[in-house]
This record gives sequence, C-alpha cells and structure tokens, in this order.
Amino acid sequence: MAPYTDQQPGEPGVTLADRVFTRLRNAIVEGEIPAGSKISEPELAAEYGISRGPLRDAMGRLEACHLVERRANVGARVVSLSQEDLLELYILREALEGMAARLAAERITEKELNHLRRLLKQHEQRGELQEGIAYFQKEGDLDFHFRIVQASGNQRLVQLLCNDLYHLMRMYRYQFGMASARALIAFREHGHIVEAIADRDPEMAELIMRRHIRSSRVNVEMLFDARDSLTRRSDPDLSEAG
Amino acid sequence: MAPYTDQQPGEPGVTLADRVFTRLRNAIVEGEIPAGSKISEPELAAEYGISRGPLRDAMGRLEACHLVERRANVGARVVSLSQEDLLELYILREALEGMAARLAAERITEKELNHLRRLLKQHEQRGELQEGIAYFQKEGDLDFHFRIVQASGNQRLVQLLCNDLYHLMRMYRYQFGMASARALIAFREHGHIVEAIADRDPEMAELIMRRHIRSSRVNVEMLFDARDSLTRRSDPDLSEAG
DNA sequence: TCGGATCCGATTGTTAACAATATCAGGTTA
DNA sequence: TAACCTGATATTGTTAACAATCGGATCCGA
Repeated sequence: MAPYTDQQPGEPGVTLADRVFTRLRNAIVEGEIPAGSKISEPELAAEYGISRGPLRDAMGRLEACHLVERRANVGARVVSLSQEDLLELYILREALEGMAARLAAERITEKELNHLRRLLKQHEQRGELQEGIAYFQKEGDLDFHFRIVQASGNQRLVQLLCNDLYHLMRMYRYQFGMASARALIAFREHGHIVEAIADRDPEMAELIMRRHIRSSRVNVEMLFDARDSLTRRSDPDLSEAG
Repeated sequence: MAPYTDQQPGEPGVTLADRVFTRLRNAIVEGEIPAGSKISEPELAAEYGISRGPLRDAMGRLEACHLVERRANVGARVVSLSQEDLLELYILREALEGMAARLAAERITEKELNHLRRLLKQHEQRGELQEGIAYFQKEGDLDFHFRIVQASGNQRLVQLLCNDLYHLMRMYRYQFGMASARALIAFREHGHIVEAIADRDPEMAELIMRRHIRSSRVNVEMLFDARDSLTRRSDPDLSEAG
C-alpha cells in the first residue's frame, strides 16, 4: 500500500469516525462512490452500521480535504472534478513541491537518499514504464513525490500535500485514467531530480521539480484540449445551442 | 474589518456550528482563549449556550485549520505556537505567494490593480509606517498579501491561504506582537511588487515576492535568536541542565 | 398553459441521555 | 521509597429522538 495512505483499511483507527472517514475517503477517491453523487446521511449511516453522529464527523473531515461539498440544510455531494480545478492543483503542486525539492536538497539524509534511489530502481526493474500505463496509474509517481516532500523536513508541507492534495490527485487519476506517453519521460525527470538533490543543489532541484510538474500540467492540458475538440465535433449541439 | 475574515462577528452564518466556529476562531486567534489551553466541551458549550453537537462540529473545523489539536478520548487544546512552526509557515508562504504573484502578473485586471495602488496609498497616508508598529499589527500587511492572492485567480490558492494560513499568521502576530523596523522596508517592497505586477512581469513578480517573504522570515529568525540568547543568559539553568 | 402560492415529505441540524475511555488519587507491595 | 495496581471521577465518543429547514408536488388563479 502506498506510504501516504495513513491507514490500512482494516486497521482499527481509534474512533468510529476515524475508521469511517478513512473508508469513505478511499471509497470516494477510488470512485466507488461516484463523483458528484449526493450523499444521504441516514443511508450511509445504515450502510456502515453506525449512527449519524460519527458519520457527520467523518463528513466534516472529508469536506475539509475537499472531497465532499456541503450546503446547510441541503446536504452533501461528492465533489465533481473539473478540468480547471485539476490545473489549479498542478499550479499548487508546482509551487509546493518545487520548494520541497529545494529543502530536500539542503537537508536530506543519506538514508533517505538511498530510499529514493531504491525506489527509482524498483520502478525501472518492474518494467512498468514500457507499458506506459502503470507508472501513473499504480501511483509509483506519487510515491516518489511523497518521499521528496518527506525529505524536505517541513511538517506543514508534508501534512498539506499528503493529507489533502495527493488524495485529490489519486481521485483524478482513478476518474480520468491518466496514462500517457509521458511515463518514460517522467521517470527520467525523476532521475534528474534525485541527482540534483544528491548534489545538494537546492536551486537546481527546485528548478527541475517545477519544470517536471509543469510539464505534467501542460500534458494534461493538451489531453483536455484534444478531448474537448473531439466531443465538440461529435456533439454539434454544444457549439450552437443558445 | 479585514477582507479575509469571511464574516462579521454578529452576522448570522446559517447554522449554529457556523457561528460558533467563527466566534471561536476569532477568540483563539486574538488570544482570548490562550494558546495551549485545554478546551472543555461541556464548559464551552454552556458558555456559548449550545449543546455539544454543534460545538464538536466547530471544533472539528478548527482542527482542520490547525487552530486546535485533538486526541481521541482525551480532548482538545488550542495549538501552542512554536518558533519552528512559524518558520515553516513562512516557507509555505514563500512558495505559495511567490506563485500567486506570478499568476497575478499574468491575469490581474486594471480594476484590481487600482485597488492595490489605492491600498498602498492608504497605508502611506495613514502615517502608520513611521511608527513602525502599526503596519504589521493592524494587518495592513496581510490585507495587501490577501489582494495579491485574490488577483492570482487560483481559487485553491485563495482558499488555502485565506482560510488557514492567514488566520495562523494573525494568531502569531497577536501572540508575539511583531513590530519591527522592517515595517518601512516592507512597505517599499510592496511597492516594488505592485510595479512588477503592473509591468506584467511574472518572473520578476515572483522573485520579489519570494524575497520579500524570505526577508520577513529571516527577520523573525533573528528576533528569535536574539531572544533565545537573552533568556539563556538570564536562565543559566537551561544551558547546563541534563 | 403558465406562473406562483401552499402543503407535504424527507433530510439536515440540534439536543440530551448513554456508553466507553483516560486521568488521577489512593493504597498496596516489593 | 518507588513502582504498580485499583477504583472513582470526569471527559469524550456515540446514540436515538426532536426541531427546523429545504425541495418538490399539487393546487389555484390569471
């Protein structure tokens, strides 16, 4: 299981609300509860065999990590992912992970560095890259980014990226299924990032990390544009309807 | 009232939990409820004239913005601010607001630009700067940063900075009372930032904003170091005790 | 036929009582 | 004396019932 998912599914997790929160988050991220769908409190409570109290608690936390949206006296819905929002996420990651790479280059330990190298080697040997799909879908990519952020030593950075943003990224991947020819390129860029960090070159590490994430964003942007023009061609209504 | 506080104190705010959340957040940020103090649910509930349900809801939200920390079956405490944590916050701001300045330089409207210029002029005319204290304490500083972030047009950036980080910054200011000789310098730097944005120079805008925030951080760091060496001299225990 | 008011049903927000857990004081034993 | 166990107490987590609000269907009038 990915290191940034803070709990095994079966693991206790002190309180009822804790456990339900973790289960719900997984269910939402992996699409088991569809994006944009309404969530009924009594229904879900019954399904999980608890009362509405702890469920509402869990819902509150899900709202805090932007996985559900609530309106008073109306109810909660799973967030519906938009292209614009995904692009905004990439902007945030560019800023935050760029800084994380810089800090990592300053403070990383030899042990963490070796972890990183081993991770890259694993990715290489698994032969996942040639197939293209796996690197993104199996979240080897996020694993890598996660370790860099941890190496930054900035707890607030770790917390923000790993508790909120990465789960959202995972959700987008499950929903949009982002496989692309960039897998191999991305893998090579990861190598360059590790090199810069190993060289203790903060400037370079930040620069490459930012370029890396920006390239991902541009790639996604192009995919969206392509898809948009396709759907527009097959749904001619959209281009004229008033 | 500062534009990033999303609600007037007396304003309804649809639900009980909403109102209590806002009131509690203010009380904590302004130090009315002291940092590090334990929070008793029954006690607070009685004080605010509500039951524990909505109070717990509010507490959950406060936990989400890192203003209180909870441990299951033990209780909640107001966060206790540490120097390390404040420095971490500055790192985050450097990354995020640097990016915000870059985006603002790309997309700001003339209207927003005029707002910014007017704000600076107000700060100048009020003569708050000469006294040094006011610019930070009265939050003219945060008002300025807030507008830049808004001009970035990135909703996620806005949300993250204005709902969480700025409230924490305010809390630090109330608690540590950060007045410094940097007020006048900071004001001039704000001017340079607006210039870069007005020139539509994203690279420069980000550079200056980052340098601006980093200078604040270094300044705070020096203040801490000075204070530490002082207390160490007057509390000789600390330097030897095992 | 269309627009709007009104009622009904369902859902959410709130409350108060109940259960489970941790803290702390006191006593016991090595 | 110190460490450990034990029980009382208070606090939190959980539950189920109650109140308030919203959305939609129905009915009425123009």
